[in-house]
Amino acid sequence: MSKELKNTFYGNAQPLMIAVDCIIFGFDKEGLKLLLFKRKIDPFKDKWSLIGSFVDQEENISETGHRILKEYTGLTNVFLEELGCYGKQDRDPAARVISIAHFALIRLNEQQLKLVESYEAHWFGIDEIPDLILDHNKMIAAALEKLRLKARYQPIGFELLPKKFTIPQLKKFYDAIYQKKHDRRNFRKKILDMDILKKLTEKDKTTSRKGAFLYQFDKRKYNKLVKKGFNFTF
Amino acid sequence: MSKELKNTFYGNAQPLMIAVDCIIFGFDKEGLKLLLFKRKIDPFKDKWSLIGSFVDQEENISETGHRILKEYTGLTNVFLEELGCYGKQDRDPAARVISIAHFALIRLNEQQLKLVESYEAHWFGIDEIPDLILDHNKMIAAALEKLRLKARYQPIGFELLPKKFTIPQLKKFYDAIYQKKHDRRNFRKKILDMDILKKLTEKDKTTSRKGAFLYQFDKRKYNKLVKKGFNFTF
DNA sequence: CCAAAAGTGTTATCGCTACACCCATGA
DNA sequence: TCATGGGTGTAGCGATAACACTTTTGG
Repeated sequence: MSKELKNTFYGNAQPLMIAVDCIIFGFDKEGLKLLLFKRKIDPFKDKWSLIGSFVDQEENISETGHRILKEYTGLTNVFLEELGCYGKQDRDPAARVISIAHFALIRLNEQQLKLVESYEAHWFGIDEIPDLILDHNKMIAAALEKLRLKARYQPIGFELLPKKFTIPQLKKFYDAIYQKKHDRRNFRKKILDMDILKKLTEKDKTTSRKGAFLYQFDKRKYNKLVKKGFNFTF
Repeated sequence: MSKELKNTFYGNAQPLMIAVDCIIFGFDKEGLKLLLFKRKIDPFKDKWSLIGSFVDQEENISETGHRILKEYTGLTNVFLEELGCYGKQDRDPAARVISIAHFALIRLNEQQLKLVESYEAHWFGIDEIPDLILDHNKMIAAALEKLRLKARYQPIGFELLPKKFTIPQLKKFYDAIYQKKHDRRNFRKKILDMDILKKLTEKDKTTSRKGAFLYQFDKRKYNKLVKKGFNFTF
């Protein structure tokens, strides 16, 4: 259908600006982290902020999210999910902008940590998030809430942990999400009973003398489990 | 801040049309239902569709939803929640329109059922939804999924059932949501054990000779339970 | 008096929680 | 040899699921 014809149908509608803001979670030995940026434009120039971009005419919403992630982290194929729409009329004093917040989960490594500095960005621990512009703190609170909820019925550790990880590492992740120390034995049993982990012969010796066995998710078994339906209740 | 000043900040952004579409659930003796409308404008005039509206410049997103509900059902203070953003570039052949889908839960009564006819609308049983325009069938599938999820940790029966209802009615609601017949005894026990229902002395005799006792939600006790956190696992 | 829905209790099983000791290793 | 984190098993409790008979009353 031609652009000219298109425009005839909804002639009375008022177009609005629409943006995507990304809540980018990462995880490493120190715990759960969040990537924040020094804002480059007015208003609120140089304040801490989530990273975002306006949605282009020719772009699907999720493409906007992936474009942002590619640009600022260099990563493609990132786990990215819609969080919700932030559309209060007065949320941005500079203009009526509707933001579709998305959250992303990425694996942290040294390369990542360095790359990010070129953008005046910083990985903040989840308990040390500063005051952000607009409603960005609210978005983050909602993202954490959703992460918790999601973790109940989907092993999202997949996305945040390295490909090979130890059970104590996995436990640390859930401890961080739920802000609660889980029992080592019960945690291990429950996870292993799910039968979605493959034990490797290698050990990770970076955190103890004895070393902890590395595991991998077994995608096939995991998918079967998801279909069947299950719920974590950590 | 003046309009003129506002417009200077984000000059390069391309505004888009943004709409709210409402998935309106109702529940009565026959089961879970969905309100659909014959579309009044081209393209797809006279096809079945969700009801929606463009978001006005001066309006919060949720206000758009409530405005729609008020106009087409006469109801205010309706349970309305964001479902998600449907923003594929080509979802509407007539123009680039981004839709923020919302779902609403309303109590059905005879008055409701009549009111709606004036808009060429119809309450469809949840198993007899016709083919709808655009991505509306997808939205409905997602809404049902979310309704199920939500029902696990919130007694949403509140919103859909009449103020006074019987246990068999409540069971019917959960049967409908989960498309599964629950065991009468277990269901009753579980619900009553939650201690959020107040038994009345009246009976509803419309569905049986013996009649079933009517109950009401006890808001106070319910709120306490929500705070403490719980999960239904029907 | 009978059809049709409402109401009630028990038992077996499963999953969760709590809890304490041994193991492997590098320094 | 010892300090540190990794690894293991069990018993008790509470929640869930399976299951069948009695009650009420309008027609």
